[in-house]
Amino acid sequence: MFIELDLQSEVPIYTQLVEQLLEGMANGQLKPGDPLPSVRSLAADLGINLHTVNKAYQVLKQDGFLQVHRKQGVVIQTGEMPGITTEFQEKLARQLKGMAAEAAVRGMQEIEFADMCSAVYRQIKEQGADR
Amino acid sequence: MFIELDLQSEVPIYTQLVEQLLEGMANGQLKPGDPLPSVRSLAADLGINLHTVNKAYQVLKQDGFLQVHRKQGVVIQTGEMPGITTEFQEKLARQLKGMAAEAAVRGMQEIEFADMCSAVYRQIKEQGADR
Amino acid sequence: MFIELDLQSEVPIYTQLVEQLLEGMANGQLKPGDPLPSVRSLAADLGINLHTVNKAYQVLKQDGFLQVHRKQGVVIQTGEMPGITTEFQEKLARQLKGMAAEAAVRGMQEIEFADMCSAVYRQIKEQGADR
Amino acid sequence: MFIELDLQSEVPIYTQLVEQLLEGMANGQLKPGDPLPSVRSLAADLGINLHTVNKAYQVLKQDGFLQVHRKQGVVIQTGEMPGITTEFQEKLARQLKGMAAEAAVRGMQEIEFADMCSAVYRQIKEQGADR
DNA sequence: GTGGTCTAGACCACG
DNA sequence: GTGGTCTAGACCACG
Repeated sequence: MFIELDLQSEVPIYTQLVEQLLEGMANGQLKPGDPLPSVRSLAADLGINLHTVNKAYQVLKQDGFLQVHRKQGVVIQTGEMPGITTEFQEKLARQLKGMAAEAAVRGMQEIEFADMCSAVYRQIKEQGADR
Repeated sequence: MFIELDLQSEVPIYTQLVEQLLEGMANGQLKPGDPLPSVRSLAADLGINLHTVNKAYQVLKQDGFLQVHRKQGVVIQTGEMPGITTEFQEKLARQLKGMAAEAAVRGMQEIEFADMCSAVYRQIKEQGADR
Repeated sequence: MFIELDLQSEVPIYTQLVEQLLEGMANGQLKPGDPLPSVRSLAADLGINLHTVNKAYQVLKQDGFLQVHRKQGVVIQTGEMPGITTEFQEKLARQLKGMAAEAAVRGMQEIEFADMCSAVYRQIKEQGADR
Repeated sequence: MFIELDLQSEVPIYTQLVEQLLEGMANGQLKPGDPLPSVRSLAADLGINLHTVNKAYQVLKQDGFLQVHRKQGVVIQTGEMPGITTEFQEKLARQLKGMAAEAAVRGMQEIEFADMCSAVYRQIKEQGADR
């Protein structure tokens, strides 16, 4: 699985990592039980700080996407994956709001906005189809 | 126009302000040429520092949503509003990506995701319909 | 003589006025002894504050481009026009510096920069030729 | 690299900083990828507030001359430097206009004006030649 | 340690 | 009165 970080981005590196791991889970490259590299090795591979990788793992573990096995190390959640909680929907709505507002002001119609959202979703799902 | 800030939020105050002003423009409560309160008075109203208001205004000015008129102070852009630039589309796609990925992993289907995006968009537009 | 002000510009209105009056003198639309409108009437014409017009006139008078006659009001300098003083050259060099630096960083060659300067100069002179 | 500020000047300190950093880039003292001092250390060195330094950096970042790297701090743009955009040409023409007008009124000929522009440009470039 | 954000307070040019 | 600039000081997320 490719992980690409933009060190110039204003998005924190650990957030970029979280998002890309979620994308991997979304498109099937990462399946329940799949092991993730150790904090140390991933940090070395990506050329970033240990703490940064650790923080990303912690965030994902906190939300229930990862679990830490004594022996196998960090693996993708084998039990029940987190579902569409109210909390998540609220977070989603909150984040979408700002984007929808700017889109609307810029003249993007509702259907265009929805299409773009669909397209982005589909793209993520399909990234893994050919691998 | 109501502006509601969450001072405890991890979202910077000036960003919240930017978003709410954009919502106002999206739903018609703020129209081209409409004057905005001075940084001082808005800051006083909201109970925040004038620099924070100023930063929000600067961001919106920078992107072309506001203009600073030497006689009328800060007003909503009277000329051409910023359109759907490539730059904007890229920013939108980038931001949607992380959200779409988490939504997918949590089991939200493409259509549900798109519907949610539509709903948020519509809600913003309709907020202003009855005023 | 046309005077066009940009109230959205970050350049102070009085400065814009000063510059346009200087352009008028440069291209011959305003000749030594020519009367300028009274502060009051010019302010009314341009829809700006009395103080603003007054400040522009003061600046030009201060530098010797205008003189104030008891009877005829404000007129273009009939005596010796200010020349190329060391002070002026220093001001010019100081202002050119920032522009030349940015031009150079953006890849504009010396000759292109000089050509652009020439072109602007010529354009000012020629504006008045056909009137 | 020497940075000299005139705290008495009517030119804002952050503008002076911007111009001198651009000069450094123009004459080769600052090359792509070169790190800049942190806002704190430069502010301390120059005896000014860190916000003032920050503003200068923000302006240069906004225009694409600097980038903020999450690991290496602020560095000179490593990608493509901003080119001679229409926007820049317009800004340049606008600023030159006022200076050319006054120069013309003071009796400076077109060629003298262009020579002066050339000289200033050359001087900036050559400042770095011997280092 | 670094940039980003926020506050409080001040002065000034402009109009 | 208004925005622009500047200072001093503080906290925080990030790495």
